[in-house]
Amino acid sequence: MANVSISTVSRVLNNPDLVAKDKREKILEAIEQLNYTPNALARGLIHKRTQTLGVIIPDISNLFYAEVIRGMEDSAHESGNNLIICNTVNDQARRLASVKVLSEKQIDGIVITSEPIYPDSYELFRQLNIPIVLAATHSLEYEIPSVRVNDEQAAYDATEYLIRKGHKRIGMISGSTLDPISGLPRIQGFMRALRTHGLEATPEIRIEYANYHFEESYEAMKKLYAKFPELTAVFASSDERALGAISYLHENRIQVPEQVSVIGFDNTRMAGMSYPKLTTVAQPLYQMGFQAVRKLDQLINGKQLEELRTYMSHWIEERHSVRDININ
Amino acid sequence: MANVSISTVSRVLNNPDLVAKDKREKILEAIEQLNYTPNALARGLIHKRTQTLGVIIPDISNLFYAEVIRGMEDSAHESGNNLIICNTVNDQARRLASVKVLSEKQIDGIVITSEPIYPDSYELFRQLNIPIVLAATHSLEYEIPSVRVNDEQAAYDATEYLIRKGHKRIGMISGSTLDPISGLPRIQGFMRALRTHGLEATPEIRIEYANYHFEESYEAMKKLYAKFPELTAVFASSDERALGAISYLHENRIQVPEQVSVIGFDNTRMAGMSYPKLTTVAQPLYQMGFQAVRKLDQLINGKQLEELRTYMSHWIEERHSVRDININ
DNA sequence: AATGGTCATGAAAAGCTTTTCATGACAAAT
DNA sequence: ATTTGTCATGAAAAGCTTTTCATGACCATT
Repeated sequence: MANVSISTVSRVLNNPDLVAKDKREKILEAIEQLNYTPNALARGLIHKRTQTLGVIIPDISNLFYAEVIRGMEDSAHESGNNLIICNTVNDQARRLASVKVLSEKQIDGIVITSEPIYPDSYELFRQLNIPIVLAATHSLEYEIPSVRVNDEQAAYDATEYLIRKGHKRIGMISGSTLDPISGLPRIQGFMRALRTHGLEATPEIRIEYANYHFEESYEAMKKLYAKFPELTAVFASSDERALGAISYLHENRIQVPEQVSVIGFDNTRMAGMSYPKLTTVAQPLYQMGFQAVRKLDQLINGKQLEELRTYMSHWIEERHSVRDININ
Repeated sequence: MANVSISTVSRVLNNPDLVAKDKREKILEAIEQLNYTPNALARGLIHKRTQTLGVIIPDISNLFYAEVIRGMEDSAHESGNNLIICNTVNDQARRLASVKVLSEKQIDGIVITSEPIYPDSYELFRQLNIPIVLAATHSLEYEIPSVRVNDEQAAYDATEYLIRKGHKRIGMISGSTLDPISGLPRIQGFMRALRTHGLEATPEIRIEYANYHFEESYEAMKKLYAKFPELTAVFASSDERALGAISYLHENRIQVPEQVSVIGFDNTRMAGMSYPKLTTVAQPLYQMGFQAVRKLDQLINGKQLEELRTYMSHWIEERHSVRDININ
């Protein structure tokens, strides 16, 4: 339509100053008229780059991940990428299948959240030769970049916070010791804080539920309270667990925080909406997502990473669910 | 490596029975050995199909959308598709840009959530000639398939529910009348229920906040209570609004539901975690997402849609935030 | 024995772009 | 006037598949 070759059109799109002004304008006009848009598949085929990243996530409907993804999405937008999100329902087979599909679609890299990296996963990454970054998880065995919080220390800090508020009989609703990512480290941090401050850590003070859902956490609090009724504070290893615990306490007319204090973990948006508002260990969820994608982008572009394993700082977000026993 | 032509390899992958058994096995072995995976870009280029769908969403970190996306993701998985998710932060320019990028990436279709369809959007869809489905929104002007709930009726039902529980002085925390999707219809339903049951609807009984966030809703409740202190029940037009309202009431020692009842809207997972647990108008969020993607898939595959505009049924999820005044 | 048909396979085009290389025009410099 | 260099442009290959068409081998039928 503009009486030029395909090459020239391509140049107008990628290097406009290489083509004479009159032709350029004619071409631009034709593009407008014909409603032409370049085909990213063909481009990807040549450049071996699709400007698309994959995200493997266990459960998008979980507020925790929702906020992490938000950060990822913003970061991706900033670096001109799109995100394909694969919900894997905590199923290793589905996870591997997703990685394979993403790789076939020639995405430029993948960020994997929350899961420990098993040898079969690593083997697959190696085979596919695809850049990987871990968010809210890490791997000590393999050299994979990661962005997360120091869970052991965070749990330590949460427990110490309760101790500083005068609590001596502290219970914990924890994840599974078999979960090396957000289960075990938090338990270890809890134990260490107790030990450091000369408090006894008998088996009665902790209840373990792999499932972090509200209803199970309600049950967990019930059982914990039954076997450890003298407790004055509870460290729940996620906000949802804390809310389940609070729900049980409310229903049994146990005042929070007057009678029992509760501290959570994560600082999802829910934490600010409960009654009483939840004091919790805050993770920079948005930032973790943001940084993970940024790191992936650097990795893809062959830039030197500042650090392989990034540990972002956590803090205690003080609200109204913990009472200072020293004061009154 | 297997001493065969490219065509034969292709056949093994797509039509295995067209190739002789011995060669087939040799090829399969070579594929294994070489770690070969087909390139979806090249495939997409030929078939004009990428098995990838786009999702335009205003805010992924919002629990409402998180659950809708979960349904979309499951549905996509079922039909062999992946989802590219674009967070648009409620910015029309960014929205249009996202649609353009998705189209360049040759995705097979897009589902758009929650936004009204403006003429410029529609014009773009037409130009790009791309299948579109609307989720949690619809368009009366244009012939675009949609999946949503009847908001006017749902609001009517919520209000009538309160009336049946004996409430006569009912306030509302609403969205903006300028929002034709989830703002105005809910207000209209509220008004209609009042009218139908012979209750007066003065301007004092409603407070309007375009922003649905918790903090603003706290403020909204404060103002509503100030100008309408006789109210015995509040219809909050989202769960987050309801939680903000409850927070204000709690802090001012107004018992929920003993003194003031609150009903929400959406039935996000938060609703079951608050204290008291929130009675709310439930939307089938997961199902809406699921059906929207299913509909898009049908549209793409040229199947006849059962209906252009699907209205899914809502219901009242009874929990503990509404008191029946008739009883005591 | 000759013809027709089936079947497995390979060659090549097409899908859409980018990029390299070649070409020819023109200006400038000797 | 001739050479050198610059610049705009086009042709063609490459990226990786799928699919159509052609080919040749082999079997079966008359």
